[in-house]
Amino acid sequence: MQTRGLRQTSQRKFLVDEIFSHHEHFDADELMERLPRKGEKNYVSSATVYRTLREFVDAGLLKSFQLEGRTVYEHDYGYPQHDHLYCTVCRELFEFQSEALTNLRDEVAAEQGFRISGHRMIIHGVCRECSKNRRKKRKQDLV
Amino acid sequence: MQTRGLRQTSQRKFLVDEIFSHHEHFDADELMERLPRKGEKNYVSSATVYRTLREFVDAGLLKSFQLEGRTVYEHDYGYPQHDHLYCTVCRELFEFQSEALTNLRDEVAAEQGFRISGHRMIIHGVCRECSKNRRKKRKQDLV
DNA sequence: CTAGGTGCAAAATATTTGCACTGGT
DNA sequence: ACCAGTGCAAATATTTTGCACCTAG
Repeated sequence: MQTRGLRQTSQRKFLVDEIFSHHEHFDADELMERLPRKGEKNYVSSATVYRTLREFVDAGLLKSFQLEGRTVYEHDYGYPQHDHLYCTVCRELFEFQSEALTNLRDEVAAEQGFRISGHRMIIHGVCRECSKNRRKKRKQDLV
Repeated sequence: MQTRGLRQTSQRKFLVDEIFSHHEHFDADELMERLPRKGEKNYVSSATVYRTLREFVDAGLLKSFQLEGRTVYEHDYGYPQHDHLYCTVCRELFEFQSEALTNLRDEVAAEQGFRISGHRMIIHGVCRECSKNRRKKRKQDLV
């Protein structure tokens, strides 16, 4: 898999396991909260977490994008192209697939003579649940 | 215009003039480079620049989004909805309009019961010019 | 007059980096 | 043994905030 010049260290093995045992979107901070603390077994420093996330993106295991200042990661390896709906109330990301969107993108790019490397589409709004229940708390505020 | 509870200070007048005399995308840093330095006439502190940009977004004069870590601003007031192509070589943003994209967005959102507040679509790639001329330098690198 | 606005400096956030040490191969 | 990888702490980069002073209305 990463016979790409990369060494198979215990930290990387642990991080791969941790990252691919869940399928949600996450940022560096959320990931580190799930990991062992300093002094505990399998502790990984934040520098290594950041370095590793970046490597995984380069290696095609993860994709990343910016959302409200943070860098958000999601699985990429063996996972189909998709885009996102972002609920500004519960701050959850929902996925959708649309071939029409990709076609439209290709058309636009062709018109402008653009050589596409990718795209990022995020629809902002309020999800069904949060529309129903205005009292629903934000993820963050629950903590 | 901003009889919205906001005071008409000299700083704000100056910033409005400066911001709306150009039509390019910009970030806080690029804007401040164009402004008078400390000690000069019309100097505006960076705290005020950040505060003002945020107000202008709230007031509907500007729109903002994240790109490569920075917050990028563009004119919004009286300017039509559009999306962007981003050239990863010269780092320039190009605009395009597509009603089809908006329709597609509305369909997707309707399916998922989403109440839309907006969207952001950015196509990444290499623009025509940069494809032609690989030696073309990045904006940044020229400085 | 007085609440909102500004400048300054310090703080907060998120991420990167230099460096000495460690561990994979 | 050698060099990539790691932890630590310090550095960066960007944006926000506390506070004393200023000023538009």
